[in-house]
Amino acid sequence: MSEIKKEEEKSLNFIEEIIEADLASGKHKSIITRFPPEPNGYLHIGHAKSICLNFGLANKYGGKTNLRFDDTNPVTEDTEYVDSIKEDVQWLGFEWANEFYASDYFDQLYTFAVKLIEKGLAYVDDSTPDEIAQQKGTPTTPGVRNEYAGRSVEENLKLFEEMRDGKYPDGAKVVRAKIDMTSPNMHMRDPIIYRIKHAHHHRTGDKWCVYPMYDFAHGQSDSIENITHSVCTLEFIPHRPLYNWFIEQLEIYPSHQYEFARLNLNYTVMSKRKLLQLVNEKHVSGWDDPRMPTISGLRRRGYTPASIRDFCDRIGIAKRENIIDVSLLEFCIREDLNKTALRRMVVFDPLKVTITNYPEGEVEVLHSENNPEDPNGGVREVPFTRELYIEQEDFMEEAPKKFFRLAPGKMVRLKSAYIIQCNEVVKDETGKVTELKCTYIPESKSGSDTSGLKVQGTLHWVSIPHAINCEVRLYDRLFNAEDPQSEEGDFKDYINKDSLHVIKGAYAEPALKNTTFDERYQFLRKGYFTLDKDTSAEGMIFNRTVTLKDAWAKEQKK
RNA sequence: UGCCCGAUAGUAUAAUGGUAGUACGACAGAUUUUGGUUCUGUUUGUCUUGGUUCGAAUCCAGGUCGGGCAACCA
Repeated sequence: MSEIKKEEEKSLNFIEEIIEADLASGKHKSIITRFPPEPNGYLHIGHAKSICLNFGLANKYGGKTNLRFDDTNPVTEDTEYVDSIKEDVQWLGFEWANEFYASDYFDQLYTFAVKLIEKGLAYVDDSTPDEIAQQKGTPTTPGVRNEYAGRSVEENLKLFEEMRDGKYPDGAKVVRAKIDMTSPNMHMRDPIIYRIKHAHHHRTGDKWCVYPMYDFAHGQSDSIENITHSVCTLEFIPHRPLYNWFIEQLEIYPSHQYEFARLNLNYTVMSKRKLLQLVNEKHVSGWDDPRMPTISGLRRRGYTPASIRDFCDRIGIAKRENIIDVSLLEFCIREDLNKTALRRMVVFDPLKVTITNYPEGEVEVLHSENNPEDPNGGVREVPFTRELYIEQEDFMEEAPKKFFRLAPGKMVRLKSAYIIQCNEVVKDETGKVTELKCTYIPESKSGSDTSGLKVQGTLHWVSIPHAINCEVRLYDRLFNAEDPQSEEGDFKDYINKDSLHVIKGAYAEPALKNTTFDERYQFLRKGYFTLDKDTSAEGMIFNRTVTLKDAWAKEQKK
């Protein structure tokens, strides 16, 4: 009940308003949307916004969503991308009603072009690309029509057929819609609708050597599928008159296009072209590098589908350009993982601690909760011994007042174990601290503490004889600039050289021995982690999904 | 200098002619066997100038600023 109320109270975005009005007026009985990626790259978080929007709309209003590959350009497209896109959409948690391809409609599209020619609304043009660009004019000066526009219907029909039959080389001829060379909208100045490409298509093979342009495929594909609300990004606004013109002239189902602002995230780039460059030039290890804003990168990093959906829900849908703060994405994943991740202890930068009053060779099995946020989460066993590792950074010889950790003479609690006191600092010749000699307070055992002592800090630790050596990979933002592409020079000049920090000598508590790829962990006081696919028999490798909020780091900056 | 979009706290996003609200962030405090979580509080906003109106973030006009448009890409 309260759930329904909450739903009602949440305000609608402008597309939902349009849909509700269309449903209320009877313009549509139900809705159909589509997600139309071009299979020429991997999906990124910006696509996730579009996916969540399109599928979310259909879910909310009881409609359906098609997955349609916009594969009209065989030279850049590949089945590798088709497969990755399908995997990513499914992983995000969405099911498409139909899997379609623009290439499914090539025959129909060809017929549409013929119809336009027959109506005297399209012609074959032999001009070179340069000439066409010349004649097109500029946004402030009108274009001019050339002599080819005067060809007869019969001649155009014959030429188009010959183009289709492979009589001409690439670029020799194009088909253009005859609209208005003086239109203030450049897209209406006799746009090219078909071009010759003797290229192998990932689905239709060598059947075609003429391929429709985006503008001549997208709207018609929407129409063929009876898409009621065709949602795309802002840069297609000037295409809308053309979208409508084709539908009107072809007298087919009137789909309508609506535009929203694409997602931008700060400290990253979000164009397939730039992401491809990062991959090709080896600035990252691949499309699924955990630093990439791709769906596959986020997945490998440890982001959950729910957290990404939540993020897309929170950023909203509007028409103004925006740059979302990554801190919101991080908030979403922390919120999800805090409730579900298993707590474990891992020391990244070990400092040996010897408990001088603890018997040599003794092993005490302690228990620690798997997740304090989950009352049913249970506990795990943690062995305690005389020799332990703690974090180097958790000890300071000369500690400031606000340092709540270990220092000579000071006491801290070891999580789920005992309170210890530091009695002696052991150093090597260079003065580096190599070991701490401490004593433990036997009455301070976690869960049955009768010591009456109050300490300010609690540290994570591992028993040296039980510690598992592992590798952890810490990630930071890929770029130093908030908006790398708007900065002076090349966006790659702003790559963060320290975006990857590998620690090979980390030590994990033994409960981590049974780690699986689906499990998410919180390494206490360190952040959220998940197993990386590079893990092998040689050892476990963990990716840091996101840090914990760190009030101490903030304090230090002051 | 043509056409098209847009402008509400630091960042996003509501308010659909009637009290400018929410989230994230930031800051302060409480709780805490994670300097996590949780809780409480604080801070900051309608681009501008006119007009319509009892009343304007909202409607109208002018301006300013930002973005997009001249691929045989999508």
